[in-house]
Amino acid sequence: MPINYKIELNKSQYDAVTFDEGPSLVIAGAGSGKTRVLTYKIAYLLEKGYAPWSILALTFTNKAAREMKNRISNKIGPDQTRGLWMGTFHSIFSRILRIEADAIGFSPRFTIYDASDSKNLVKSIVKEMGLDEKVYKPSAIQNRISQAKNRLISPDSYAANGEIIQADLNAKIPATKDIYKFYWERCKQADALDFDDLLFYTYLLFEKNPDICRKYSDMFNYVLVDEYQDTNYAQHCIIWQLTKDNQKVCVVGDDAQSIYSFRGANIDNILNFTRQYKNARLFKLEQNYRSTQTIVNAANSLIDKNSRQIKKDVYSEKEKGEPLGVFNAYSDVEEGDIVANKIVELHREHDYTFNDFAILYRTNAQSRIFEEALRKRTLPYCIYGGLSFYQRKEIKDVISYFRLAVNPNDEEAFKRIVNYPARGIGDTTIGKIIEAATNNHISLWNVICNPDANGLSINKGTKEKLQRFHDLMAQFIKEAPEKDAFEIGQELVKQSGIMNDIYQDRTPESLSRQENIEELLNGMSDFCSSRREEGDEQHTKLSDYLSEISLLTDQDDKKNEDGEKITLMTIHSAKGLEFKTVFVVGLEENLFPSPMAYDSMRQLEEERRLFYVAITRAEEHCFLSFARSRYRYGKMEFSNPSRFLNDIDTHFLELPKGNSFATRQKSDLFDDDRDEPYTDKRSYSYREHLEEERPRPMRNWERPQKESPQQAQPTRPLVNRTLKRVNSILQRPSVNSSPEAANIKVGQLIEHERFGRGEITKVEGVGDNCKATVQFQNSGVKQLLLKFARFKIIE
DNA sequence: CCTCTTAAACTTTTT
DNA sequence: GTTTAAGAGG
Repeated sequence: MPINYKIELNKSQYDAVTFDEGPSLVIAGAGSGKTRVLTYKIAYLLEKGYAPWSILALTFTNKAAREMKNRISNKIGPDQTRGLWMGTFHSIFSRILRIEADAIGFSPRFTIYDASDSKNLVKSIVKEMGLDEKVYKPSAIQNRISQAKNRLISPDSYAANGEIIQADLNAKIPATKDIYKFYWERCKQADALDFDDLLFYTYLLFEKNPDICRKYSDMFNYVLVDEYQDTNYAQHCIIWQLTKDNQKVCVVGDDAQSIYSFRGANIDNILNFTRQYKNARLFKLEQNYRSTQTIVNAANSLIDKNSRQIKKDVYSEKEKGEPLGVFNAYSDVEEGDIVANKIVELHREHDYTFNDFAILYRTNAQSRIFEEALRKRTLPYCIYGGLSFYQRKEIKDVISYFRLAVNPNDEEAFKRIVNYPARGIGDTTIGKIIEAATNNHISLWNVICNPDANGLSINKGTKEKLQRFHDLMAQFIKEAPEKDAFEIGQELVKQSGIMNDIYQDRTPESLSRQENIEELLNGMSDFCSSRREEGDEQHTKLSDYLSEISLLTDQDDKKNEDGEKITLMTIHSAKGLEFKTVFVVGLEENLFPSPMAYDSMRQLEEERRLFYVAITRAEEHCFLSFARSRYRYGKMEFSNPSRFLNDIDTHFLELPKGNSFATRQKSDLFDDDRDEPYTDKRSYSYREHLEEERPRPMRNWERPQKESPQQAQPTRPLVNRTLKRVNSILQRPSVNSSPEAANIKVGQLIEHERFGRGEITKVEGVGDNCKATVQFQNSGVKQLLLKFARFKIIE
């Protein structure tokens, strides 16, 4: 069924979607259907005859890419979307870099260093150079390097840039340029790229190889960029490299939601887009379909206080709605209680599920208080952010083995596992290996391949231990390209001694580590069978697995764990999401805005935009809260309400009880608690509020669950948590096809092991190549190779 | 070279 | 309050 764009889109959305004459900039106000425009535009281009592989769509998160792909599949069928280049900048570019690895002097199996790998490398370089870690703080240095890379400044141009050198001199860190140079060389030696390199090297690849650049700019007939306000200079330049000739580019974003400058994002990219692309058409989406008028107006009145922005007039035609509630809490704990009680109240009075609630904060550290408040009331919740599955110690250890097996030159992986589990190879030995490696310009692995030739002076016992480690890894390095990822993974966990190490004791921590490792292996097994089902038998190797997971983040993990849960996350991670009711908490000076932003207007405006993003996540209710005191670093501190509260027009606020609207100026509404004992009044009325809750009969989700308090159990969205299939990692799950596969027919309902229920919409091919297209209830449309698919026919 | 105990540093936000 | 670094003792 063809899409009727005229009916399904409003006027400005329609114009933006159907314009494909040249470059275009879509300024999409909050909730104005930005994703909708992108989705329809891609569908439109496909229907118009663009080949899927000629469209490049860049998003900010993997999740956004996945969702968009699903939506397009659902609209025009999975055949049309197969081959679309859709993903994050980092994942798309790493794909290109692996293909073109030769041209940049890396192998196609290069490692991607995550933030902690980079930091560790900086740290060891600082140490080796004999610099003081207190002065050359690894995270600060890494940040400088990262900023340089985002601005396409190589180590040489860094050293040659007078301004930068002067700045480093003033900051008393003149050796930064040398650290950067060493860092660069060490990454190259290790066959590793960090996050910023994925962009920088892509730029260099295109810049130094016009033929390769041409290959891609010719292939991509249309480039679309989501969240353009959050792109940095490097990303901007790469887009330009790809589109300067054919000018087929559409960028979508909202300057009012630019919140990533700390990561190098440059708001000028979007502000100056029409200057860079001379004939760019500008489309503005101004109707907000998400929030009530009051919420939209409140947000507008706030963002109005910023000076640099593209003029736009966001409006809502939904109901007027209630004013934004403001809560003044005595302490951080009371803030938690107030929010939790309000959730109970709203949940009772409205037809809301717990999924309709979100608590948004500035820093991850604030989550704790709310966790406790919710747990006390046995309300179900889910915290996003913080440590992701792949960042856990035991998982990083196992993954380091995988990394070394795929890329033996990987320095960070090497250092991490050479002595884990303990093999008697200590810091002294590692230091010597690094020294030998640096002297000979080879990797750590190459040193231990041939210790004598590389002047490694160690005693016999240590040498033997190194040899044993070498032999163990050499075997896996050899097998990695041959066997599939799950097979190798299992073997590695066993033979490395990790399993012995972890399965020895029965402490709860060690038990949880066991579970995590089993989960990782389950995930690998899933990965392999899922690739097979999709008919991609070749790409089930360890290297494929690693490149798939190395760019996953917590945000991308399977979110829809069963059950309704209140969402707790930072405002940054809430970008792009929406909830019926939103609590923006911790609106205090020295917290939000962050004290780090105090020294410049620019940064304060970014904090204000962050607040804007928070408010505009709300559809029906929005509450703002602050606490008069809170614990920080274990010490109690007093705080004042955030200046941002004064930036919202009071018409749209419902101020805390005890304040008199008429007699007080807005500016001191939040700012005065000396002359009036109204804090007492407030805490009294709060107690009253609790009192009236008690006699009411409890609902089932409130009832204390003695035996299984699962409901209130903190759950983090873990990847691949779906399966209980493999109880022991020793047992390989069978990948046999279901016997029923032969009789499959269009219209049948099936239940798939991973994707759940779905209906067969198409069957094609014969025998081993027989493929079915299935419309799943929750997982979208998938094409499955019946030979491998695991499912049951229901009817 | 390993491990246990104690001290300090720490918090923005994340691909 | 939590996590990570450094130091002492085995």
